[in-house]
Amino acid sequence: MRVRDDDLDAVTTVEHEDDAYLGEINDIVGFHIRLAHGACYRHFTETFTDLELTQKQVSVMWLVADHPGISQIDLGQKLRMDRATTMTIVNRLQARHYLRREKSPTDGRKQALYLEPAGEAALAEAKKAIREHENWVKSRFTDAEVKTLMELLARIHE
Amino acid sequence: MRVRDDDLDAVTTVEHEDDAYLGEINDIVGFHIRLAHGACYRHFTETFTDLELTQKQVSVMWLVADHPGISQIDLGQKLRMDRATTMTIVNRLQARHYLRREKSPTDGRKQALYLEPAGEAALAEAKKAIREHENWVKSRFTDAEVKTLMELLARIHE
DNA sequence: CTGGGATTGTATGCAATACAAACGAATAGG
DNA sequence: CCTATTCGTTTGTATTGCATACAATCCCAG
Repeated sequence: MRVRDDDLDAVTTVEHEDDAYLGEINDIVGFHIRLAHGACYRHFTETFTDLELTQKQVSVMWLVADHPGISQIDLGQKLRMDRATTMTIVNRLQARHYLRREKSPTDGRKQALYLEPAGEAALAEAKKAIREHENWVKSRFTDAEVKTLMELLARIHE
Repeated sequence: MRVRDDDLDAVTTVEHEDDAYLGEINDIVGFHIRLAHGACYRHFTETFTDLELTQKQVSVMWLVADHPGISQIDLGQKLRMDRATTMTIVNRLQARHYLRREKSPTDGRKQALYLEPAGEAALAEAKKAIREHENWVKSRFTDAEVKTLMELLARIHE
């Protein structure tokens, strides 16, 4: 939102700050969503290097903990992932003995997912790290702004 | 933010809407950023199937157009990508003759990037599609809300 | 002017995510 | 009972991201 005069001589060795002049692309909402997501993703990754968990993996464990016996398809719908993507994530978590699959007693096509003890422990650790990560995000906002931001974002993903 | 009673019997065949009860994870800001980004990304991809361009590719072409002769490192800094990632994207665009590399006259280490005619044409098409995509995003907000959202998001990515 | 350190581009490899297409097993509905 | 649909699975492909290593170039101290 600021005017700079280096439009035509960007080829020269002008020092750019981090938020240097970007051009009209700066007015695109999707552009800011992508950058914000990237910043969040990077900080999340740093916070979770010790736990070796990704956002998706934590989300899946969290949802399985809140919905024991959930099927992969329901999991995927809640997190907006297709079946194949859900598979690979569940596979990884199962390989690490963080959760297990059982045949659903009510529908033979479905798998019922449950956290294993190791998964419960990992999720507990993850929630601590999440709290830290959330504080990092929220540190730049008032409570009212956080509320506003979540409402606006929710409107995008329905 | 609504209470549902299927916490304990999610294993039964309960119909879930898209925004079905998620649990406490629903209060995590990062979670909503990720979902909103995913929704944006999917709509973007649909809008751009004909052009065969990704968000990153469009962003790179757009910035090169606004900053002719920009180096890869400056490009990467503006879009928060590391050198290797920037490389692969520039490689792909160069292979499609959308942009070209020239040695920078002022710094022998740098490449100066310029759009090729095919790239100008593709970018012009892309901007039309972006407009459509932006309308999709903005359709659920007032102008004031859009402004608020962008300001809040900008605070996250600095 | 020269040598060492920093920067830039390049190349390679690995991991995570995303989606499409296909298949088999199981279910649901007429 | 037959057919269409759903769910899980497998396979393949593409994009993105990061780490590492290397060569060329630049910059600065001495």
